[in-house]
Amino acid sequence: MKYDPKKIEKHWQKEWAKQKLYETPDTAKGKSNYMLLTEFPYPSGNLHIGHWYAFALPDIRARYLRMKGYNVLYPIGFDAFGLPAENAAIEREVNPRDWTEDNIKYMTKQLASMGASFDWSREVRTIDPDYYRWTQWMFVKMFEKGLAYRAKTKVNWCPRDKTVLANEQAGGGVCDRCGTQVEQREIEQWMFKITAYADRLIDDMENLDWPETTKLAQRNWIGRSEGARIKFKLQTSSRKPQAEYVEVFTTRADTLYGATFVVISPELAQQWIDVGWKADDEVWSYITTSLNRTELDRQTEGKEKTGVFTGIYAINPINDEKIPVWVADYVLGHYGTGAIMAVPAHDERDKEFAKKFKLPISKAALRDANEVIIDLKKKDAGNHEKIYHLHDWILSRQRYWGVPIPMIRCDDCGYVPVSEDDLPVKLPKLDDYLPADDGRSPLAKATSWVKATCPKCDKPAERETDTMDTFVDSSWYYLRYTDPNNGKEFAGKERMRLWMPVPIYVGGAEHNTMHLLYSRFFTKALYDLGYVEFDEPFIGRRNHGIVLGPDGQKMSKSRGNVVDPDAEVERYGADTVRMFLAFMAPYEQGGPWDPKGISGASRFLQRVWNIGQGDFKKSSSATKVIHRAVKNVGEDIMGLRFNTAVSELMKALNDGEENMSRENFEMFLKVLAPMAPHITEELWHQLSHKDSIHIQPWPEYDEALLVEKEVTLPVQVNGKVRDTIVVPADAPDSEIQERALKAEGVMRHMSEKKPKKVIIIPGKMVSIVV
RNA sequence: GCCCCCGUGGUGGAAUUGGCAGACACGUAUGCUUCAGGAGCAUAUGGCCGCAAGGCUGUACAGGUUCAAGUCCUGUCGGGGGCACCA
Repeated sequence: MKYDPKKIEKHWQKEWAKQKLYETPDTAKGKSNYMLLTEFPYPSGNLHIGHWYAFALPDIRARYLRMKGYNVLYPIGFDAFGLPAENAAIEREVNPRDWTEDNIKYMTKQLASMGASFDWSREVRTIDPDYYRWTQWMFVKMFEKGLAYRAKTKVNWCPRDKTVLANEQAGGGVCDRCGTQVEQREIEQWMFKITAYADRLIDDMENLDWPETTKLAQRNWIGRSEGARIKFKLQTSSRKPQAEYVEVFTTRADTLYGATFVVISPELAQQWIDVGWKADDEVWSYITTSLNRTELDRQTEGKEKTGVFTGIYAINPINDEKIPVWVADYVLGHYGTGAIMAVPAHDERDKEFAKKFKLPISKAALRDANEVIIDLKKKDAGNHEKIYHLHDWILSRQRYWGVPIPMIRCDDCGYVPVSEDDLPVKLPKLDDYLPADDGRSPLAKATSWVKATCPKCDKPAERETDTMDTFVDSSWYYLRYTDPNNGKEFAGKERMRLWMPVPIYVGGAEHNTMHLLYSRFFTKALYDLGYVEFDEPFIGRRNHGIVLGPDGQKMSKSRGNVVDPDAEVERYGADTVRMFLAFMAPYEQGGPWDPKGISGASRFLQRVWNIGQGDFKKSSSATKVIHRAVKNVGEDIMGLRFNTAVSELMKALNDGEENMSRENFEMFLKVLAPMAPHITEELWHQLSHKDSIHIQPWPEYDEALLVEKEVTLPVQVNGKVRDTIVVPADAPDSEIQERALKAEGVMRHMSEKKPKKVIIIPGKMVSIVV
């Protein structure tokens, strides 16, 4: 028979589906339960080679674990709400729902072509009302606990997508969906109080098996600083604000003696004006212009500092020195107290400012920070404090394609949550779902939907028309996988006990700060509310790399370097594509797709097929190399070292091909099965087996076979290898030394000299110093 | 500016964590095979010297520690990433 991947792959995919081979029972079966999680795709419309990298490779590990006796859940779903879908739909003039659902259908078909062992019976879609009912329910629970609240804030507004963006989604001042420069707007928004969890989000990472880079990214993002809050008394003057003190935050309380002036942010100055400060015209105009500038302006307009003296003086509590108070926009309103003590001797920015405005730069006499804080405490002028870069999570979006926020606004009662029985608040079907420029969600146009009665007082009221950020949807989907059809709870506790927390979560490094942080926050909030029994969702995390185009650049249509997985499957078969993706680079690194390189994987599988078609040998000389493969391939798969796992298989084939017994070959097939599930299943059945190779136990290797009876030891003379000797593995040092000194290459280089020292590292090498 | 990671053949990458650098593969060369090949097989393949045996050299660069360094330490250069007027 000829190897025809197209035929056998389709055949087995159908057969596995028919047998429900990968449907995972919710029982404690086998060694233990194990959910291998990968980020669920967004239904963009076409399976990308990146999807293969993200799903087909972890599938190798899922299959391996199953063969090792674990009850493995490898779930899949679609993160189907969101701006990209909506934008694409608008572009094509179709309804986002139709566009999304069509894409899901198509991608589901494509996903099947990978031969991945997903349990499709647990598919989760965030756009399904049975799913987002619980997204809404969680919002309500968090609202009730004060973890979701409404506040007016300066927000990132994308003028193109016409919606608010979280800080995380407006990195560098551009919308991460469409690349447009964001503007600052003051809007009342729904927020999640993620800052209340800042300390736990940092401290609880300690015991997680996550990449250090990810932990670091989260730590940086949360940005905890420990320091002191210090009160400077404002000196009496006719124009002083109502405030008696200005409070500053510093991480350098030890430099307090060197403070030569205080700088407040324009935002704080504004507040002072609000409480009756009569600033003069120059100050007034500085504040107004600064506040009208966007955050982006303030940050990108070079390092040239601007500012103006307020006319007010403050008293340094440590030495009663009288120092001037300035306003300057290099001090940020939203960080710390919105005011700083300037120590030009120790801070570059303060020095720059002092130089420009000819303020004194005294040499600071340093004192122990703790002592300073103790002193301040005595005077009631300051204490120890921690602050964070992290902001609360703005979750409202003025867009159509998302989960409606389940709140009702009543003129008398304010915002009241929709009662639990009335969930889900279904997203109404709208013909006109285009975003509006007035900052109101398209849902505002669904007038009959908007009308509601207040759950508290029964008076006519209005629904909230904003929808939720998609990151809310994806912050708890892993919980739903454990119990996807539960109509009474988001997931039953028993079910979660079986599968949670997730032992390993594989995904892209781009989620280091957002998705992973949000999911941890959700889990912790649910834990505090008593709905889950663990406060970290993902014990292990691994990032995978990115497959680049053959030119080494990120794949993109405009560059024309996109590798189409369907075309590769058509030409080589899914098994070959899987093998090559596994082989081409370390998984956590990724790299360029080499169109020629894939032929290596193709040749390998062809050779495997050929052995299956021939006669087996009686010889057992391949046994040793196969056993070595069993050991090494298993270990490599566990460590996600797929590239070296493939090379182990290739080595085993190279060494054992000529002398393969039937027994050896079957063992080899089992070890290859997780990577190339179709060809191995076909060959397995050609060997007259009736059940699937994928439910066979992973072979045991014989440790004794792997121990070499003889070892080849390199012998160094003065640090250079001059010869090798072959000795029994258990030879005593004396024998090794004797043999080493007699080796031809060694004698030649010792030229009659006596050895000064002979170092023998058992099983490794011999080193002779002359 | 601060923090983190990485520099190994023509290419992707191995290297049991301090113990024979270049496994495995791509590519290339030569030969065989085939009507043909974007096919298959065999051999070779870091560089330099040599017919060969063998020798020298070699993991960005310069030092250092060690019997032994791709691996550890110091400095330099180059590349990538994160945070960024964050007090």
